Amino acid sequence: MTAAKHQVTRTPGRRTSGRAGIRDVAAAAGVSITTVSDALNGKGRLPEATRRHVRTVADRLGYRPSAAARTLRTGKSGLIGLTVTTYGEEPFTFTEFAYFAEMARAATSAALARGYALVILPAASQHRDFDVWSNVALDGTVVIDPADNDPVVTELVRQGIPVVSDGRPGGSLPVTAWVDNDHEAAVTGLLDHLAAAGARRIGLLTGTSTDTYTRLSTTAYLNWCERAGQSPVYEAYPAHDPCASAVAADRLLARPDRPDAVYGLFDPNGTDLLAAARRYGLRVPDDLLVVCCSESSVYATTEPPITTLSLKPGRIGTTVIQLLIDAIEGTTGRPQGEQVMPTELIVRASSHRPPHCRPHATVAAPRTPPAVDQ
Amino acid sequence: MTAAKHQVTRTPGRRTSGRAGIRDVAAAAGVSITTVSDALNGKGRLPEATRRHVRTVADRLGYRPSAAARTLRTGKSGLIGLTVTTYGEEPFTFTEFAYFAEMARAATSAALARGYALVILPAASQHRDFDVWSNVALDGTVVIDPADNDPVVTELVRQGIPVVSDGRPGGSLPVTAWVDNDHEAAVTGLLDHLAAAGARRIGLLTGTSTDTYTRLSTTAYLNWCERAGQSPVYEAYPAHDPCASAVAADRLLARPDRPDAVYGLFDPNGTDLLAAARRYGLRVPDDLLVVCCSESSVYATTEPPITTLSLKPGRIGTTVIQLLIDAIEGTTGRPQGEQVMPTELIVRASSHRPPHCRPHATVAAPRTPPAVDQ
DNA sequence: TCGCCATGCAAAAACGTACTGTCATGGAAG
DNA sequence: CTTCCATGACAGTACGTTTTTGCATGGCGA
Repeated sequence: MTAAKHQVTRTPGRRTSGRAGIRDVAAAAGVSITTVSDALNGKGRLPEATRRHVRTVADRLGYRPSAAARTLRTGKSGLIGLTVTTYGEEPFTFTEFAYFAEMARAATSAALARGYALVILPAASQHRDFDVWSNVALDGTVVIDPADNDPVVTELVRQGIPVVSDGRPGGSLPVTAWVDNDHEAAVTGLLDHLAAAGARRIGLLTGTSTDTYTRLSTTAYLNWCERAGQSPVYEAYPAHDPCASAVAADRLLARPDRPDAVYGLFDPNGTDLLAAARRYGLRVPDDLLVVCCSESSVYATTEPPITTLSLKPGRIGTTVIQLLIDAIEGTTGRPQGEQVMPTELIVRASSHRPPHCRPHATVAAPRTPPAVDQ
Repeated sequence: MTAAKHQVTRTPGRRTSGRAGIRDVAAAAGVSITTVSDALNGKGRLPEATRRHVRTVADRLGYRPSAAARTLRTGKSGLIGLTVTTYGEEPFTFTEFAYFAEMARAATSAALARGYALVILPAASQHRDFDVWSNVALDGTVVIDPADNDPVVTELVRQGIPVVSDGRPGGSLPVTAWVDNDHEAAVTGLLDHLAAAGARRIGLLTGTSTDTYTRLSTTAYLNWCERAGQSPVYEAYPAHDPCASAVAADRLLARPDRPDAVYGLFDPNGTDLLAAARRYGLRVPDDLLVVCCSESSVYATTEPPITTLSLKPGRIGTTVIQLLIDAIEGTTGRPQGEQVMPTELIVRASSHRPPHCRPHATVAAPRTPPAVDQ
């Protein structure tokens, strides 16, 4: 068996393995490897006849270029990482669920349109996670709501891999670019809307975690209260706990200084506030105005329909990807590093104190399609 | 400049490029490349001292193995494709949204736990799509609800790449394995439940498309009707159109042979049926029983809460990944090719004709956490 | 002294592609 | 007849690993 190794040096090992390689195509077409490569990639100077011939032969052999080899050679993999925060064993939290899903959908779409694919990767919590990170060659990465000093981000940037974050990075995290909503403006506008609808004391359902979204929104609320001369009234709860929302909503409405309007920062707050209001015999919107931040279309058909603040995750996803791919391909000289996106307040019956008519009389508005982004 | 190419044959081109390679580590540690590889991968026979030394040097140089090179050499990329159906420009349809999100979440989690990452890829509709498929090296692929003769699946199987589908494959699609719910049993059980609750004429909201889920569920309904001696009464609508659900719900309740119970096959049917019932002055559950197939937790807090059929997408995602990775790693001799998973009927007030008490009196059940799968 | 095994390490062969630089050819221009 | 250039094709090498094969070395029993 040791004797067999002295094959001819060229035409190595005649690998009988499954797939056809570029060599096989070259042999079958009677041309060189270079010619095959050029013909298939539209490079080099070849007469159209040769191109066609090579392509025909390649098709006949069912030739598929090896992505691994191409990546090794060119240094580009066509893969973009998408980091999701993990809570314990599970990727992403329940409150961000709809937001994340929509954002990922748009990002996937935008990436595919430019020839890239998305790889879902965990924010490094365990040590295991680093393994999987270094087992995949990435051209760039999208990080959703990065922790203040995410080790993965630091490492990636050190390696020269572009990183774009969804959410303003805290600390001095050196991301290539970031995209975020104008949370202050959103909350301020929303509270103004409630005040204009007659709210005298606006409450807040917020989270106990310290991510950028929660922090910015809460301080915007506090600032607004100060300007408006209203004493803040809010309940904070662990947003990643799916059961806690209902309890917090209940607590808020049970307070002696019960608010006459509530803004909930997280998706389930709307239905939970509605349920809590029913338990306390409060009519919405007559006794209590309700608004929550959500991407879910169910709030269009609840009884009553609930006003929501949409962060437009679709637009964010698209923008993040564009920024990232621009950075990867280096087309534009240093793409704009920061991008602030507007939000949208979808006003429905729950934040609209009707002049005289009973809420039951209002016909539910026809369902609007869930805004195919842009 | 042509003279420069005659470098020493060994110690090639002394690439000054960014990252440190295994060669650099070997040089810095004063050992051979082989030794570095063995030390880092825990193979070979090396004294612990050498191992530590190499690891230290590698760390100091910030060495990261090249995923591309490793993949090229070993033939394993650690990547699993996840195919989503695209409608026009957008990946996945709205009706499957929650299902898909939950299934993808669980799949991601399960894959990561075994050291794999998921790559989101489009079902090939355009020709562009093929490009991105062949630009990424996959160890296996998960296909959600594959079309009867998906060209991508055929091609992958031809290349010897394992493919596991979520949803029984139609036609003679040669998948490695598949996982699906027992849709017949689910629908039958659900209809029995409604009948037991007093329903005399059960209606169905179904889709116009011909995917496996819609087809199996609808025929199960028709069969049940035949057995029960009830004439079927249903409305079909294009399920991927987010506006059509409300219209179809309206049509169904406007029929002369109006049903006294309705099962909706798709997620938004619940709220839309509720809204339609309000428009017609029908009380739920007194005048109309409502059940829909949904993964959304909002139905726990609607007024009234709606009974849902959960397909347990989390479990499905986990199972699909396990099957796929088993096939990839070939540990078990031919893993079981077909797996039928149970569904779960979450009974709430909407399908429960109360004996005497008014629905308003029923206290909403405490919110159950959205079943952290398994 | 010889043979043998275990140990520690290294050389070199792939893996499949993309390029860079080079050569051969033949016709046109001088 | 020579010179030159455009054209068409290719040889060879690098990309950064993993893995197989195999060489030394030294200890040990016979």
